[in-house]
Amino acid sequence: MFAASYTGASHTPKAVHVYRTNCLHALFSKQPAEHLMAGQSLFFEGDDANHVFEVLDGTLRIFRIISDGRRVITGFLDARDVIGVSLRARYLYSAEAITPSTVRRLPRRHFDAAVVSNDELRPEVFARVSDEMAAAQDQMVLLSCKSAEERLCSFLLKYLKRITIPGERQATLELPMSRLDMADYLGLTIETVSRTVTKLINKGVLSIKDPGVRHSIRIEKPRMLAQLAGDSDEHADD
Amino acid sequence: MFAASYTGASHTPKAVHVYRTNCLHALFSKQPAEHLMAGQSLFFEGDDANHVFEVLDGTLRIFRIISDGRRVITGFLDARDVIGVSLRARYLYSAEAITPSTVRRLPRRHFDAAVVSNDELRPEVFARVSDEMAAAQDQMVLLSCKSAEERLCSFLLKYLKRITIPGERQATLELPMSRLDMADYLGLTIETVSRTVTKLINKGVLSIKDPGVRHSIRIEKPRMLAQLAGDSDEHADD
DNA sequence: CGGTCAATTGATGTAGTTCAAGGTTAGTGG
DNA sequence: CCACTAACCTTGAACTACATCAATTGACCG
Repeated sequence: MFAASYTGASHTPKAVHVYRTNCLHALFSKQPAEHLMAGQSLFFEGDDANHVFEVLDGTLRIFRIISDGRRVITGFLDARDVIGVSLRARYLYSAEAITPSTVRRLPRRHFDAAVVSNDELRPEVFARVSDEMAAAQDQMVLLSCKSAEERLCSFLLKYLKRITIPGERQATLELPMSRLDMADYLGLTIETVSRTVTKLINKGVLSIKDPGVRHSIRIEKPRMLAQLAGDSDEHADD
Repeated sequence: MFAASYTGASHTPKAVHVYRTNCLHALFSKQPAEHLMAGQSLFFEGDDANHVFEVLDGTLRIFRIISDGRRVITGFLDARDVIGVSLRARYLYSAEAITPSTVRRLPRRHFDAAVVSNDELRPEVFARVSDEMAAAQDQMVLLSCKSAEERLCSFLLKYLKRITIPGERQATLELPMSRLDMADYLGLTIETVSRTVTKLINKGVLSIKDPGVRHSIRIEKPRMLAQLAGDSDEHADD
């Protein structure tokens, strides 16, 4: 599961293409699609949490601005993610489109009513909330004690795991977010992210084919990436 | 709400002393009390998550051990907290008593069955999960970009908010955990925690009456503590 | 062609880590 | 009662990973 997609990360491959009338996706299917331009806001931290959203297309970032003006990105959201399953009266963060995006909006009371009345929906919602918690845990571990290289590798590795085809020995990641987004998500500066990327290129772990398209990163050595991520044996013995 | 008590943090004062037959607390009340010695484990990361626990007394820590052997404490749990509401098949962390503690244990399937069948219970469980998420968010912000002093002050401030009587101008915190626990929770070293505590004492924010009892910290200047915590205006404008 | 924005690269600074050395308290056993 | 040990905490000195500040490059675009 992908920690970066912190709100709603249940990417159970089986569930994705199964047509169930009572799944979470179906709940949104009647709602009209809304389009967001890159950089456009969906809602702000502190707003009344009146809606739950499903992402159909594109990538959004969710973040908080702290007192000194710095931004902390707590997650990225992609197609099929749902924003707001574990919310309270007010949004805990702002949400903004990184790329042009499409979402569907559901009034919170409809969502809650559906969850109460629908016995098939509830386990799915519960699973998503659990995924969120697991992702938050992972992110806390990352921020607590990982080095810049480990953070970046963990990040790339999780993105890689989403798109990877088992047989492939390498793959190309199309990262929609900027270096600044990555920095704000990983608790680093833009300069450190940039330096760490070039260091990994020099090690032969990554490559950027066209230096003009820096959002396109090819993973040359996935195994080495996983080692450098440093979460190989989480259940390490003492 | 107290971010440190990361799993189950709904300390709504009103709810605490209301006797409801269908509340979460009542669900555990039939179970026998189990006693844990200081340092004793309740379960380990990776174990099958067969039980949900309610803490009756004492303080526990929940943590993960990462590959290089370091420990990340993701939360502290006190009386009335519940461990495992947002869990999946396996525990995401280990749980261990800091002080001698008392807990009640409920089989996971009983808990799940009760949540499904009981319409009064579900909102309470949901509220607790939401509190967990909010606490996790706060912790991510803390770990992302706060300084050692801000981290320690945030930590003390949240503990203070739990026990404070509105009129009081200062209060004494009885911290059950060691400096090492605090360090592993705040993403710092024990030395930095120690140095930061003495720095705050020199500033007159804190005092330790009896140097022998270092777990007992008196807050001399709560307002200054709040300022130093640095999360005064979270909704700061741009 | 200048202007802007994102990313890179270099030089310097620093907060917090690491390593090392006491100090204090409590428990144990003579 | 006094060693003796083991945790736990504190303090100091040196180091380092990352931040900060500053300059440069490259892509895009009117």
